[in-house]
Amino acid sequence: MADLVYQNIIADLKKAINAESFPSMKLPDERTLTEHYQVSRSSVKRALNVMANQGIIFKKRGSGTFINPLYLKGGSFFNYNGSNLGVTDSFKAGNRTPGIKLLDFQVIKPSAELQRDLFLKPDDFVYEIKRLRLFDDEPFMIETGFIPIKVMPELTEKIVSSSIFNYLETEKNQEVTRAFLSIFAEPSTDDDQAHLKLKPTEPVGIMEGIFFLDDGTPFEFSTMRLHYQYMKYNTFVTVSGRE
Amino acid sequence: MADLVYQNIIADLKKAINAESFPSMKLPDERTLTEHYQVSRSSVKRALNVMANQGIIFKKRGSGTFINPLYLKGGSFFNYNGSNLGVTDSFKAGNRTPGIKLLDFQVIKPSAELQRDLFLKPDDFVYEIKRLRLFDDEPFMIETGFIPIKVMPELTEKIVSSSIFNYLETEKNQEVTRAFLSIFAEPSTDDDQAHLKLKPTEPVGIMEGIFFLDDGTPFEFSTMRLHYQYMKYNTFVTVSGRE
DNA sequence: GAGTGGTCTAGACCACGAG
DNA sequence: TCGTGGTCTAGACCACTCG
Repeated sequence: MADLVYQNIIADLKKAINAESFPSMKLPDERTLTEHYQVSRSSVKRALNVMANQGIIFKKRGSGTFINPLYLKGGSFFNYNGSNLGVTDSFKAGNRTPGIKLLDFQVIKPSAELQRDLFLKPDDFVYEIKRLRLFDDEPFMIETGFIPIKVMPELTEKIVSSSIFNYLETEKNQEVTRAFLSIFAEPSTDDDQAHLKLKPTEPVGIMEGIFFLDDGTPFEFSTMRLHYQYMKYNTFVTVSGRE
Repeated sequence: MADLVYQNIIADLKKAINAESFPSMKLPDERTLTEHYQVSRSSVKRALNVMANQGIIFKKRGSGTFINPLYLKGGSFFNYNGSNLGVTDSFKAGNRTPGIKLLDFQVIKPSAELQRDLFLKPDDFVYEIKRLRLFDDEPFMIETGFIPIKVMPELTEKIVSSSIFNYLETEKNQEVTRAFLSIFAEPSTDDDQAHLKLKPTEPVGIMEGIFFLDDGTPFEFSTMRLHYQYMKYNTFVTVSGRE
């Protein structure tokens, strides 16, 4: 594990919370934690802020810091572990092994819309990559991605036939760490029904967005059309305005 | 606005970014900003952290801090302003005025699942509130909410016929600031089709989750079934592990 | 090596909640 | 009034990137 002070505090507090070491559902106050861990109060606050943003605890000025009862008890529909971006990571439902079937792979001239979204110059070209994603030979998602040639000139059919994000990490030491995502639903098209084995009354869930590299370069615009039973997006939301 | 140092820095930097005062897409380094605003570096870092979490900027150790080109240019599908929780707030599409039609309002014994989710004791009862939400007399959502009697003993049909969140804020000075949300889609039921004027092939988008008060009390479990054309959930995602 | 963001400290003072 | 979390400061040292 990392050797960062605030990360260690988080790990320790999580362990204590899971061990139900705080029967009153109240954590020690920040100054006591400062004393206990022999660190500065800033580090304690940093750790607590991260945990509050993850929904593990609630802080209440004047009263103290309290454990989210649902984190401890485990809500019915909830198993939120923070966010994952890679598809291969996100949908690890069960022991099923993920597969990829390449449907289309070509170079095209991007639409004006795509040029805006990927921050392209007028004469930049992009790859179009259409892939079917499977679990144990069962298709669950049609993914269409657009990647500028200039950010990945070496892309080949071989790379595209497995996880591009993995390739980035292992071969180029770059990571996709952020994304704008838009989530919605639509009736299934004939194409959806054929690939995902859907009835005409069954819809697709759609996750669409722009993925960024560490340095902020827009890396890919992707549209994911999912069999509706496979799309479940869990999140913890905080109203804006707060840090 | 608030008189907080870091909030002022955020406001000022946003203004400067929108005015395209940084043609290189690079912000001044933190020490320069510290000097310019005559504040501590911690405050500058705090402001920049918030903006990075909102997807406005990217920070790169050893290189500098850069503006997200899409924040400036405006992506095609994107108009992300942070998160909103209240339904009346979230769906302010256009100038259409929101309406509420009460479908059902009663007190019931919660299921075991609901007891877990709202952290209830075995003999606690809950309100069940089923409402149709409209824009200019056009229904777009069926909302079923469960609120423990003990957190809102004074609930009446009158309150329930308009925004409960507004009532909380104005009358009880409490705010719903956080929620666990789960987002998915399903084929529409006969009931959905009747209320939302959907064809049998058209689906509903579903947003379901637990809403919390400031102090961490689970306040409501709500299931929102939306006309699919009205559900569009925009978000900025960061991989977990980072602060 | 110079410049940049990341982590951490030690301490001051403020704002809110409860008794 | 007192205990709690919130904001802010001033400065040290580390880790990464790039010329």
